[in-house]
Amino acid sequence: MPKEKETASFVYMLKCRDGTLYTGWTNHLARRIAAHQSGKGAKYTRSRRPVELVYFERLPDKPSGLRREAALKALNRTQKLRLIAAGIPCKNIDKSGKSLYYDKESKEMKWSVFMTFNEVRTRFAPSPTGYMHVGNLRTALYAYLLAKKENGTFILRIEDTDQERYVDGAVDIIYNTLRQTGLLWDEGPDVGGPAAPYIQSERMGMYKEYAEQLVRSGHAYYCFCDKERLEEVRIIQQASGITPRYDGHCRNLTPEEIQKKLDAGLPYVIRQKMPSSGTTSFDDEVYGRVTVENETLDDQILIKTDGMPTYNFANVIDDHTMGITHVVRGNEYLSSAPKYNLLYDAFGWEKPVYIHCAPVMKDHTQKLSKRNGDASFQDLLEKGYLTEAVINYIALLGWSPKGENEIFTLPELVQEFDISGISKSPAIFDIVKLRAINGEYIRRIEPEKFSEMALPYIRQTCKREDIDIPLLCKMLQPRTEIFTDIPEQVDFIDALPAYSNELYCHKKMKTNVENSLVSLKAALPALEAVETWDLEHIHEALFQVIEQLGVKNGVVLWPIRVAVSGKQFTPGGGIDLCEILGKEHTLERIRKGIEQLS
RNA sequence: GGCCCGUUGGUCAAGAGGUCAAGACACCGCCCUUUCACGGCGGAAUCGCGAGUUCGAUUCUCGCACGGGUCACCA
Repeated sequence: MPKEKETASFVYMLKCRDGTLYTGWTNHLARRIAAHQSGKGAKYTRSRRPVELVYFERLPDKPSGLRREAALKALNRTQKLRLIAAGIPCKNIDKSGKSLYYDKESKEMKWSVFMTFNEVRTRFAPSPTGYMHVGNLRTALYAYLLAKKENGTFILRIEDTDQERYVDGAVDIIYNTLRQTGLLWDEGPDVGGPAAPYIQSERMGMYKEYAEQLVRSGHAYYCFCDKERLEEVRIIQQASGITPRYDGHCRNLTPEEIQKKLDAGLPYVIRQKMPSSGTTSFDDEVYGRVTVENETLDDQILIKTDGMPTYNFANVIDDHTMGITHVVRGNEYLSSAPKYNLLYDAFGWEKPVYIHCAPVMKDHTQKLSKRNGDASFQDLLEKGYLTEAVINYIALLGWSPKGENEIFTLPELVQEFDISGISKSPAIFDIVKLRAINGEYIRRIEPEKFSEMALPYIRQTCKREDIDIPLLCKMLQPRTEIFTDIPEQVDFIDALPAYSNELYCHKKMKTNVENSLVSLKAALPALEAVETWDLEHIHEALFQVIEQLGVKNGVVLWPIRVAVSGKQFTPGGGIDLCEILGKEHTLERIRKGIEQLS
């Protein structure tokens, strides 16, 4: 077969004089090697003149467009470890194990994503649907933490092949959310990287060749069944209570039949050929060993009639070509993971480590979702939650730290994170706990910073300019769980709300309408006499009143709080409120209280 | 329906054959405080059900129940 000679190809690795390694691919091995050995290869400087052929392998298939795979094969982990162990310094391999290769198209050296020694590469691969929901963000977070914990690489890939679901501006939401939360990606559509492009729609050309490689190796086949036939088959199966799946009609077509149909221009898909017996198992980091019967696996479509890959196929190819070592995703993929693994095996690729996460739930039976109108990350921020608090909380949803502390900043999470802490069962999103954590974060903010952040919320209901904002904030800070609580807390400052005399009656303070009136009447002149209106002097004046009347503190101070604020719960005690309001307003409100009680 | 997965208090959860079954939020009580909050102290859970293995099971096995996922030329 003369044709085969032309298409046969080889990968090789050469050790150069200076100890560096050069990896290449060729279909004219003899010629290339001769060039290398004579040192006349144009690409080589003298010091890099190859001195030894370290590795070479003949590939069964034409690797056109598969340069990276060919090279990957040459540079598999074992091989590289062996070389590194032998102390060969590799100029074209960086510390993390990525190597330089010559890209024929751009005619320049590029960094590959060759399997690395121990680098962890994770990815977050969202669809731009315009909504970053909490479960998604958690997946991104876990992928990020896992990579960063191991000093690895976190990659962002946009899976935008579903034109129907595409939403304008959705990619920006993804960028913004990740940036805002600090989940910064090392490789991605905007920053580029060795496995570019990182937008799935821009990678469309590469999938079909991979599928055809599988056809040649017997792991996939052409299927010419049209949708009508498939529909009929499905109906019959359903009617007879059989699990609907492809019936294998085209599975065993002869090469002649296939060629004939191809020549006739019949539309076709490429399906994965599943083993008909046996089982497939894999070890999930969260769920442990998962085993499925191969006969329950459908011969899924890899390449659609339009030549485009299905998600399932594109995903495997992308993950592999991007060198992903750890796949973090929702457990809805748990049952399709064996199919993915069969693909990895068919290609002879190293399988990634899987981390399947249970979903984040709204309640016991429903997932958190856009459809249910549940809060997205953006919604939570609008409701006044801090991004750090949200990140902290969602990290805790389905993951538990080793120690007893639960409050972690992102860098601390990186330290603390461990796959073994991820739980198998779904977690219900608890807004009450988020509030509590948010409060915790608010209390930790520097007072100046808190004032700055709280001011817009204060101003929603409190417009008075003569208010001592730092003082008010000092009272507000320990009482604020989320910023949106603030407007209601301070709305009494501008205008005294109408209140009922019931408020004066406090069991524990032993106050009632009668003694409140007495207290206010006694307090009024005392306060009028205060020259310097600050906490100390007001305190002094009021405690003199208390002494004169011979009552407990609360009997005087509680009525003052009520008169001055008209509220049951306030951001401070009576004296604090007087100070905040200022002398004039305080006296006016106390007079009003006396009037109302009389 | 087939297959896969899950099930510890109201919620998140630790626990990996022998524990008084951690901790956090929420809840209740007390202390502190002029209220609320903050802070401090304390209270309440026999681990879905039924068998089995074992001297002993929340932990292992098997059934059952309940819940979820998945079975597309969607991603």
